[in-house]
Amino acid sequence: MLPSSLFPSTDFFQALEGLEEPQRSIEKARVLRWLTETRSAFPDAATLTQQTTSTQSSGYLPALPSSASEPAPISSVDTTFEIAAEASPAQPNIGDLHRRLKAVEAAVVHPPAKRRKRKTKIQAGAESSLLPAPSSTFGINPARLERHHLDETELSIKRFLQGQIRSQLYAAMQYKVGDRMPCHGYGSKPDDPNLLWPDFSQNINGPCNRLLQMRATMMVLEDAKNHPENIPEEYREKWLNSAVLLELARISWPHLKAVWNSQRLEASDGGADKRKKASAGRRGERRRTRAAQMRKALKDFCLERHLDPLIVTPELVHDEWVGEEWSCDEEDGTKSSKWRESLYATGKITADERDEDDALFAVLEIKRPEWMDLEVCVDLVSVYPW
DNA sequence: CCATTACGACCAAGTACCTG
DNA sequence: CAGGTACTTGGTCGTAATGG
Repeated sequence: MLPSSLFPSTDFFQALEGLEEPQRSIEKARVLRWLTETRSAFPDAATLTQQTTSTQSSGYLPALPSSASEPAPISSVDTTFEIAAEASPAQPNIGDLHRRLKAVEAAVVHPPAKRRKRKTKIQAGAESSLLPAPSSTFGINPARLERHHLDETELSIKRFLQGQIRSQLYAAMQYKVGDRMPCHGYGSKPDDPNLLWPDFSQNINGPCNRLLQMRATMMVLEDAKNHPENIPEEYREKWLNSAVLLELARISWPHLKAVWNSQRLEASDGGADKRKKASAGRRGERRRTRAAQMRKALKDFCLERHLDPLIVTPELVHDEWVGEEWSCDEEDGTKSSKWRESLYATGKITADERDEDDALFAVLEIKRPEWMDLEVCVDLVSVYPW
């Protein structure tokens, strides 16, 4: 099995090995062209080996400013993204290309260090409260950092790039939200060399899957070259490189697979599971909405009575305490005439509604624990009259 | 150790409904 | 009917648990 985060181009060439011709040649040509045109993400071999032996991270290779590393033997090697963008579309420098390919080979010889062990929740929490801006994240692929290690700007950069990667993954397999998720071995793939399909029978590291991730990475880098203004200049070096983007592609991967899995499940169980989840989702959202409304109302309540809403609100309102609104029809997927009869008896619905045969109708029954009974609440209010 | 799964939370876009 | 609000839904992410 492949290690999780080899240097991306290494991954790419390994992925290529698993391919049939002519796809292999086509993709190889594509990446070679990319190597000659994109200079952002390929440190030279010296930096590479130095990094792989010293860093404890996931194989991410930060594009060090050339001033910070060794005096760059050849300045073009370490060029940053912006320089690449303004570089003249000169002929590809063969020597340069050769050197970068050597870096790729070096990465095979010196695979990156193992990933750091994940912290427990408690450790993470303690750390984040004690260390506001840990400088120790240097050298770690920013795509792998947890949220509290990123500031607002970087979070939005990550969101943006994640979206870009996602669209490129979708584009490469010609998938749209709502479509059937393609997969090798299911249906016949059109004979289009630009079309890449995932193979969910393999894991995230399967050759086709790697290839897809690499394609998305390249396309985003390509796009960034044409639209550098999308990322603030001071963040480009850190975020716009193949290691980060490939990691983002890997982060999106489980979702693709989830779409695939749920589509298959839906086909096999007739959508029962989907309905059940949808129902739970609706109840949850209803509950959150109710709770949010209560909080909103409490704000005014507190203002009128000179109470601190920051203290009072969390004490009085909790999503879990709101109770649930159920509709018998929608929650179990079957229409219950008994339930309708009882609703009719209480005057909640008309006789027509009771006998209505169409799918769902929107009468909800509020379920809540006994202590939430209105009379209990009224008593409480009389005991604690604010 | 790492990949995968499961699940809750959040968000944004879409839709339904209400009101002036 | 426009504009606003409530509600639904789908997509994504973070992370704990699970499994190989």
